[in-house]
Amino acid sequence: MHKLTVGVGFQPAPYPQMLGSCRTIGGRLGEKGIPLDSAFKICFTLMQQRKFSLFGGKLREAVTLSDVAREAGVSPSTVSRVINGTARVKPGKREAVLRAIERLHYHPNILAKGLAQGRSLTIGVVTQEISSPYYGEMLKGVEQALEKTPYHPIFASGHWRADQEEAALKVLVGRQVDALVVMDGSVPGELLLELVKTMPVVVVGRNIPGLPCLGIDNVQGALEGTRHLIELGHRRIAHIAGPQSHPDAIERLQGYREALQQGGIAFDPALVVEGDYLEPSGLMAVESLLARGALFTAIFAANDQMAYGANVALYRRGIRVPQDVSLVGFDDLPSSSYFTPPLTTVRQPGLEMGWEAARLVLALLEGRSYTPRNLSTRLVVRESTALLRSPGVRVPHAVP
Amino acid sequence: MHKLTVGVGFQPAPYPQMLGSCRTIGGRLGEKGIPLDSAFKICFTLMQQRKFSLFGGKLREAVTLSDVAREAGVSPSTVSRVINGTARVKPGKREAVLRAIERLHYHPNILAKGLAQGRSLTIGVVTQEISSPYYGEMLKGVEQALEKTPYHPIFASGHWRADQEEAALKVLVGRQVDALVVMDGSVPGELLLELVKTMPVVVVGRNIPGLPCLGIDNVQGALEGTRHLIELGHRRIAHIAGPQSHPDAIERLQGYREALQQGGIAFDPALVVEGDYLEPSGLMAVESLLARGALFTAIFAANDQMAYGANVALYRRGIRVPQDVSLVGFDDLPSSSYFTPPLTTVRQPGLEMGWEAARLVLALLEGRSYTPRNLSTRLVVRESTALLRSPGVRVPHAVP
DNA sequence: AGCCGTTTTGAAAGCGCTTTCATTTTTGCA
DNA sequence: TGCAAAAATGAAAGCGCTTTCAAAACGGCT
Repeated sequence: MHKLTVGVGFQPAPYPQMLGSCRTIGGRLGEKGIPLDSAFKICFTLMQQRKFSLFGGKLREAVTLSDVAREAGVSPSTVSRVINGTARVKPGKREAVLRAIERLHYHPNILAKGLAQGRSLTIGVVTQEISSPYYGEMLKGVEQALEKTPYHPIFASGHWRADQEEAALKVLVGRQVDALVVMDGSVPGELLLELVKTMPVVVVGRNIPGLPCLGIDNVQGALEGTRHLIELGHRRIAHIAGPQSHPDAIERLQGYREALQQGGIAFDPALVVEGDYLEPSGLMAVESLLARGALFTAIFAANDQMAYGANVALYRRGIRVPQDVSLVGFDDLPSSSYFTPPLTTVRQPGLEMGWEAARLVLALLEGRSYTPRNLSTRLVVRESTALLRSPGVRVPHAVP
Repeated sequence: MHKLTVGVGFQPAPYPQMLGSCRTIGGRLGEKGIPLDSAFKICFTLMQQRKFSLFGGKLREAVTLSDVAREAGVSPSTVSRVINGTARVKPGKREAVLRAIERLHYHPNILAKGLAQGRSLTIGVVTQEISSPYYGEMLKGVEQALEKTPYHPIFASGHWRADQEEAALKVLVGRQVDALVVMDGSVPGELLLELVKTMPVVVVGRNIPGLPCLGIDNVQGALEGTRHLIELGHRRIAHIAGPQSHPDAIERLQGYREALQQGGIAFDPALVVEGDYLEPSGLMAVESLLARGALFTAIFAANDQMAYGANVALYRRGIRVPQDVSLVGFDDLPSSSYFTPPLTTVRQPGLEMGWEAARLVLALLEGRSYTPRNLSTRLVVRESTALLRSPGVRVPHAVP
């Protein structure tokens, strides 16, 4: 075991700009005659571990708080105090510290800070699918709310499966998040109740007794959406339901039924098809309705994505929306107002929900209390719904 | 300054379940007669700092690696070795350690690990807008690729503005990410070249000499999209361009022009309108084309979202797609196949791009080399394009 | 039994920052 | 001018983990 000096001067593929900026560094190696590429590996590993960084063209050690302290001629404690404003520091020294920070391009190591303070300044967010436009809006809300705070969100997806959701939670907790925001999902409430003993947990879109929950009234929303159709004269209204394993889907179905009841319309199970909240299932739902000869003049879908799918199915058959069949969605995704025809839908304020959830979490973290704004659904009437043309007349589409 | 004992037994708003699980703990306080709520705050703060956690109904210290070591009757080093598999450990002790971990419900503190190892096991991803369906796909790809690895992505958005993008980069670097994936954007290349001296950086959707880039051929894609229209007999093809500050938008415009040239069609600047990649701008673009009496039988939009907007504008005017005007987009967002009419578009493999970017980053982190799969665009012909009905005839829509 | 080369282990020194506690300096006032 | 109180500072002990280095245990020989 000797201390050897490794000269690095070659150029590995993806790092052409490294050429010329590496210089001879000391490394501990097991033997002489190290092949060049392993020498590079050592160099690279050191860099990665932040033992060194290439800066201004030459290799130097990463700058730490003590470096700043030395440079400014004060103790590390003082530097810490200046940075965090946790105690008064004489203006003179403060200036010196700030100048040193500037000069050395110092950036605090947030991991070290986290370790010392026992918190990570990170908030875990569990969504079902990060690429879904619905969660996209919520995440954007979270991101915005956290923007000016020292906290940063980190995401993990549950893919609408309780086990994966649980895994996502585990990952986030393992990453030492300071708090959790759980969006929808079907993970057992007990698990969350267990978690909340350790850190603040806010639930969005579900109601779990004992936890701060932020939800909309799905029953009411679905009721309004369906009522809108009834008011337009529709009586045979199909419902494309969400997966009945999800509470919100159940509630929306319930709202649909209540509206029917209020409108004096008998509930017909044959007009309800269960989907999975994704576009294809909306398409399939309409196909299956048509296939079994169901008669309807309007569709209320439990979310916009399924409404999109339904619309395609209708389009394929030459059934026009809204002239022949009216269509109502739920969510009001950003793209729904640019759908053709622009979709009438029950607006769910995704962005605001994300925002409020984040604000609430922040408040809990700081021990403040916070009453989130009321988040209610709102019917947005666009162009996918129309008065029933000839009330009482049978649906205008042929059954195959 | 006395050591006092604080009894906590009341119930602050959002934590009903805390009632009964708090018990008397020791805390250091400045004075006697502490009001109950500040007592709670202390308790809460301690919990947050993981000094304690409520577990099994009673307060206990958070379990650390040394606890496991003690429980298993070995040294911390050995526990570490068992957990990380970094060295051989006698089967007997290994078992003991594993049992102790099990028994104590031990979870390693990833922050401490990160600090000690000089890395965070975190990969920073800069997108333009987290809620955009296009980035959603890429993020999903990144998430998937990182799933079985110890790494986890963290996101920050640049909102299509160089300054915010730079801020996003700063945030991520400040969070000690081990590597960066930068998606599109317009942050100066030099900044990234500076960053790559510190950590691996992979760029998606842009080409910056000196950096590993993962991009598609925008020129070729746009060329194919436009050519498709030409092959259908269209000669007056409008283009809704992306923001010309973005390289990809420029390239797509170029592809459009090349296709025209190859088709022997003169380029008409009056048929090009610049948008901002969002739906409203697509709508505006068509409005403005119509307003100034431009004649066209087809539209090639630089992305799907603008195509959506264009489609609405056409729909409003009673101009039918594809009977009156053909429409081609770019991206192939998940929702485009459920658009009405299903959108013909140039597919950009968002998910794969995210995936490959993440794989590449992993390879760089591990010092391996990796050649990403070739990511090319592909024209997806759906139902928004059709043969020009009466070639040579003027556009079928009235100019207001 | 004694010796040597492996394997296994544990002690201890960090990683970069915070925070307590004691010490030094400054200030206000007699 | 001197003294007590207040303000400012620094030394040092962690935070929970890794990793080096040296010591201990082991196994196979002679």
